[in-house]
Amino acid sequence: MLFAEHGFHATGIDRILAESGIAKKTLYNHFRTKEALILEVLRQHNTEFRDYFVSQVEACSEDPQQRLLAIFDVAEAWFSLSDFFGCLFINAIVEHSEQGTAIRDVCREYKSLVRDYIESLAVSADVADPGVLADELALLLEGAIVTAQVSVNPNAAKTAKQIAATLIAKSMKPEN
Amino acid sequence: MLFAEHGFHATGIDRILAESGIAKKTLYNHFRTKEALILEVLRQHNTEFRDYFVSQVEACSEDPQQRLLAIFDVAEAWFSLSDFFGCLFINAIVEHSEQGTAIRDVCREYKSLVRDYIESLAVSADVADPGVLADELALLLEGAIVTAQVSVNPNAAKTAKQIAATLIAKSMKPEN
DNA sequence: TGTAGAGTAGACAGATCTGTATACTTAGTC
DNA sequence: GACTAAGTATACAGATCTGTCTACTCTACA
Repeated sequence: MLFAEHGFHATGIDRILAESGIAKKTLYNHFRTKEALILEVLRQHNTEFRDYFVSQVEACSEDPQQRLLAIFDVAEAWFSLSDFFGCLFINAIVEHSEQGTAIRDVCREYKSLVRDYIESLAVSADVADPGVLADELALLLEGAIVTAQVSVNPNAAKTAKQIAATLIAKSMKPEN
Repeated sequence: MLFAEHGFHATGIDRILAESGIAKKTLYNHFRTKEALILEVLRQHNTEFRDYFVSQVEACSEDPQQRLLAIFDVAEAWFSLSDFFGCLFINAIVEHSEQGTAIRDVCREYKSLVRDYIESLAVSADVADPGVLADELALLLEGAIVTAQVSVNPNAAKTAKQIAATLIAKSMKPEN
């Protein structure tokens, strides 16, 4: 994806047209502006990437606790892709810092849905405080993504997984 | 800073000139290209921001272990600034994804020096494995920065600090 | 077969961006 | 006081960007 690889501002309409083989008129028939196109790309990516990520996690294990850890295995595989350029939503936020725009809203919605998914796993795993653990693991995931992006090293996922294991163990309800 | 607030590509030379009151000729006498200017800004920020951050941390406590935690208090204060736009180096990496550029090198150097500072604190705190703890806390810090940037909520620092406390306690050398 | 709808190809307008060149001004030094 | 170095102001070249417009083509269907 051009926006992921080169950034939003650095990717011109003409390049998108050349790469996709679509005529300019056609593109502007579907999207009023470049920003509308970006917004639609993010909306699509919001559902598609979460679907992909969740299905990968679920494929790893049936056990909710194991699934919480599997998040970081899936992340490691993602970081190892040759076309890994960080999280598209983080990148979009970085390039669109103005508050209250539709683009930022989509990004925040995505992050919120990811956190909620983690919380749902935490609930299934019957941990003491699923909300807190979800905040913690979501933050770990962000940290792993950025660390992998900056250092070009998928090992960040392993570090995050190790921390996650500690936090999960700590948050298991004490046996009665 | 214009680059932090609006991004690197979105900030034109003319705007920099208008804001700084400097003539275009003068700027291009000092910097061959816009990219050279960006590079110098990042180099300056590399030392200045670390100096600021470290001095804030050291001011919090004399105790190395407390200083490890203070990192996240300082981060929280940083996130709360009205002109907080995330980490300039993360933002620069996002906008300059091409490998092997000087800009990326400065960003990676900064991140590496931050990690090394954390490791030096960990060594002073006499933890079992300072290198591992440094990787962990550095990752937590990245996660907190990005979470605060996306959600516009400084609470991410508190979450990270809580995790850090757990990790530090866990990594203290067992008493003989 | 003829027509409508949607696509392609690409010229074009107008703005904006980087970087250069020209002409003038200011400050410091011999 | 004259010369030099460096700054200001600004016009300009040339590229590039978004978005519009025109003219042509293809395809589906009545």
